[in-house]
Amino acid sequence: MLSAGLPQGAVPRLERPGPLRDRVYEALLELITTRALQPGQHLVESELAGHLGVSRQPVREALQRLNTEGWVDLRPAQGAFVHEPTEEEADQLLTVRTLLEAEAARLAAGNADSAGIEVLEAILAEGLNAVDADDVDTAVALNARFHAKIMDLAGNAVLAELAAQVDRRVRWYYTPVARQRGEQSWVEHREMIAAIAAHDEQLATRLMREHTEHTRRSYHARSKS
Amino acid sequence: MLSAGLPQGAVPRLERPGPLRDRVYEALLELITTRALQPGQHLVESELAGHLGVSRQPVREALQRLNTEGWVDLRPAQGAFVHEPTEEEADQLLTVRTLLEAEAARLAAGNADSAGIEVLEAILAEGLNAVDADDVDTAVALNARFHAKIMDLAGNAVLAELAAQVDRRVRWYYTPVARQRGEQSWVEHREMIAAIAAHDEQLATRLMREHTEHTRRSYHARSKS
DNA sequence: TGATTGTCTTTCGTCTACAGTCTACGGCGC
DNA sequence: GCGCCGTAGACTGTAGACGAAAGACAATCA
Repeated sequence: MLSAGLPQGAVPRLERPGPLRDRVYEALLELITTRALQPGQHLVESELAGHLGVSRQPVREALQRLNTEGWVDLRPAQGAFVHEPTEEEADQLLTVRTLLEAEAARLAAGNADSAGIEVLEAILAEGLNAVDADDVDTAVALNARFHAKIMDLAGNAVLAELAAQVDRRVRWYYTPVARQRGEQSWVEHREMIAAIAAHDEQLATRLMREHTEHTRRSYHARSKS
Repeated sequence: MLSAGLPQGAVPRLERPGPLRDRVYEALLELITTRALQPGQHLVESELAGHLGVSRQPVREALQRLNTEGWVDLRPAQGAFVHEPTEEEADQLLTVRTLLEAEAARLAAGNADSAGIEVLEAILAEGLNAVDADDVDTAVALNARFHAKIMDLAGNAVLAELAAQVDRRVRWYYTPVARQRGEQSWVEHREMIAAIAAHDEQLATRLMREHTEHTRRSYHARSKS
């Protein structure tokens, strides 16, 4: 028996580079979300290819994918341009996010077991620590993990995939704004955990809806300044 | 002035072939949804390319897009395989569809003007005719148009795009089943128009939820036979 | 002076070719 | 006879090259 002769996870599955297109995709997504590539900017394939040290082909495939996910606009015979978010679109995205997250909360309240609750509480504790320490980046990351875990508990893969897409784009628009709404957010998270633990679907839905609506309002409040 | 010297719509904007990848995409989607390519089947790039009379490149890009939209699974270094739908996934898709459509109905009830209502009623009339004439294909197409119009009236482009994706996949799973649930569906549509015309958001939401839940149940009832 | 047209550059869209990897099959040893 | 290894085939992943369309700019003519 092979497994007996090896320590548990000693075989790291031989880190293979993986398809280039995926790495290019991730690299570009990183560049876009960090605003290194600004909205409206023209992305020249050969430039990107040269810059990343690959040929144009993987770049094209990555751009294709970014296009279908709404990150770039692919104008025929003209090239790729970083998508320019509008106020209206941001609002629509936040609306859809509210919808998806609220449903996830409802399903999670129906499905969650004690193990899941414990994970949520662990994230909550870390989140509160991060806020206390003014570690904004960690707090933001933990916020994402919190919502992702609720998605996980909801047990609907299709819903999770849609929400993940929407969420990343929301965060793109929203990140410059989110840095302020720290502590209040985690207080709301705490209530939500209680509702889920109590299997109170209605309450969990309502709390999540209010929670995401808060972020929506704070987005609008900010954008007017 | 140029426009004066030419009849109104005499310039058909020179129907350009459009990017090959898009046409390949549509061709493949057609082949998949019509079951000409069966779930699980291995799609060989060079074969498809030869069959469609293009090179591998556009085929690859089309497969990329189909992959991100969930139609094919792209296994690294192995190729593309038509996605195999599972019972669980179909159920999740139908759940999400219910969610999205219900929200659309709510928004439509808030936004709809008399022009929109008229369009809905026109589609309804055509739909009832098609059902009377046992023209199932037309009825199915009109059903799609009905839901699309409600999406349109909802005025949320993000929601519409997500729903369109989900809807096509739902229809893929569901089409073999849907051929029976003809008349009842249009009766429900009629009630929904009334609710939207009355700007009754709650009722419209509830009706749409029940409506899509009906199709979900009929899917399950069928799948057990 | 203004519009129009011709040319030129840039960039995309597509094709062909080559290298890497996975799968299947046949031979070899036990 | 059974299992392992090596080899061959097929397919994907990537690179490089060519043709074509779109936009910019300057020259020409009314």
